[in-house]
Amino acid sequence: MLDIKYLRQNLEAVRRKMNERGQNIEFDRFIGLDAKRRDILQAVETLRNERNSVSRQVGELKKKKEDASALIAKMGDVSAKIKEYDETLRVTEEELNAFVMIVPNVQHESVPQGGSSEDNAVVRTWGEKPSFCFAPKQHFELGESLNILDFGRGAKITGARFTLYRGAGAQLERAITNFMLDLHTANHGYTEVFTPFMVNAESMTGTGQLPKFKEDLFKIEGMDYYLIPTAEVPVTNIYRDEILEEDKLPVYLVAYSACFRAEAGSYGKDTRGLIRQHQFNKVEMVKFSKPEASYDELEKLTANAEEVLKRLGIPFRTVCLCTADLGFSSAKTYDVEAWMPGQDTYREISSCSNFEDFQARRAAIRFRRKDSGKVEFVHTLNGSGLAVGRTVVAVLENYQQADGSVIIPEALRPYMRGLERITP
RNA sequence: GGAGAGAUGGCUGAGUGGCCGAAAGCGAUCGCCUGCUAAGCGAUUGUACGCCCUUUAAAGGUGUACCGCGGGUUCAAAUCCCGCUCUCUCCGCCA
Repeated sequence: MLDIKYLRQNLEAVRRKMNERGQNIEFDRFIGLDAKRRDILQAVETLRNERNSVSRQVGELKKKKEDASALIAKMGDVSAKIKEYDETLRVTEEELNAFVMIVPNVQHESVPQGGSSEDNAVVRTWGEKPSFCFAPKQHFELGESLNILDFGRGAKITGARFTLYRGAGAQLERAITNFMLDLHTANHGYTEVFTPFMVNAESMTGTGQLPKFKEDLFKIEGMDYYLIPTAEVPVTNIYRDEILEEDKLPVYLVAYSACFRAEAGSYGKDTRGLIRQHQFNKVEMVKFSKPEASYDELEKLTANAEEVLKRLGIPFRTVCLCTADLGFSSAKTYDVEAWMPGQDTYREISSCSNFEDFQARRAAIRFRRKDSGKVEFVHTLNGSGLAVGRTVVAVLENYQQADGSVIIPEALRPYMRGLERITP
């Protein structure tokens, strides 16, 4: 959510930024609502002031046992008027709020302009793509022939986009999760947290999933609870409605969670395999930072995600998302894309974003400056570190052998009870 | 699921209709005092949204709202009434 005052005072600049993002926002409606709100607010506050002072007089008169009925009669009208204004104010604020809640964040000046993901800027590439003396297979072929991924039974148990892991496959998923959590906690300074996988509507609104992206979420029937699409939601909301002390910042948190996404509108995309599931596992890094440090923190966060792939020996490239590809809440995002030989392409495996104060304002996450005592919004950041299922895909495809077996990267072997190779 | 108790500022905790944005204590900040430490003395110490002033900043002035959340009664609600949420205790059930 953008600051209403900022929006009012920088309307033309924001309008330009939104045009760059391909967003057509009715700012004229905003101006009208904002002006209306302030008019009503002033009127109703004047009336309240009157009521407060007259009520005080009534109290004094009654204490002196004098007659106050004239004043009381007069205030009946005033109270009725206040009630009327209050209702108009409520409706106006609701509309205004609904408006600002669906305006995306303003992108950072370093974000490239573009019309599609084609215009994302590659900022670096790492690693050497493996060469094969045979045609490399896709992960779902490998997974099925190794009997470690069972898509048919996943579909039977639940439906499309759900997968059953088995044996070394299940173990690999767990190994990757633990490897990543250990790396971020032991070497990158994060504190591990474990959160609920269901959250309420306030939490979803705080991080920006609601109200605009309701159709992407699974909702629990008969309750105001939603399945989390990412641990970003519960972890960022840890400090919702709180004021942190400056010397606590930055806060680094990392969490494993299952993630649930309805994937509405992605019919026909990545229908085979683990790439796009309704349920998947992810290790998520979340940071709460002072505003002046947040872009340095974004670089470090992205490097933390890349480090996972370096240790696994999986080639990747990092791209800076262009205006067309940038998410609703983000001011700047780097995607880390792992090389997938079976698909002969790079696929997103981590997305690292700086939300600046966009989420913090929605969720009221603030901190107090030590020297001035002033309260400010923190900047929030998060990044996958990494998507576990897609890391399984990357391991299977990059480490596949001519005989159909898959070598386990050395970094994972301690987590696989020493297993060096998955064979049929 | 049943019965009961509770929710007040950074924390503890008082407050059953007007003098309450809220006592007292703790904590914190600033100042004074003390040879140092400790103690002592004094002052300050919530958030949000308007308006005025000002360079659309800061500071200042002023108003309004907020005592779990949402309604209601009343000239007036932290206080009375209704609904909800959460916490605690006991019983039942349960991994």
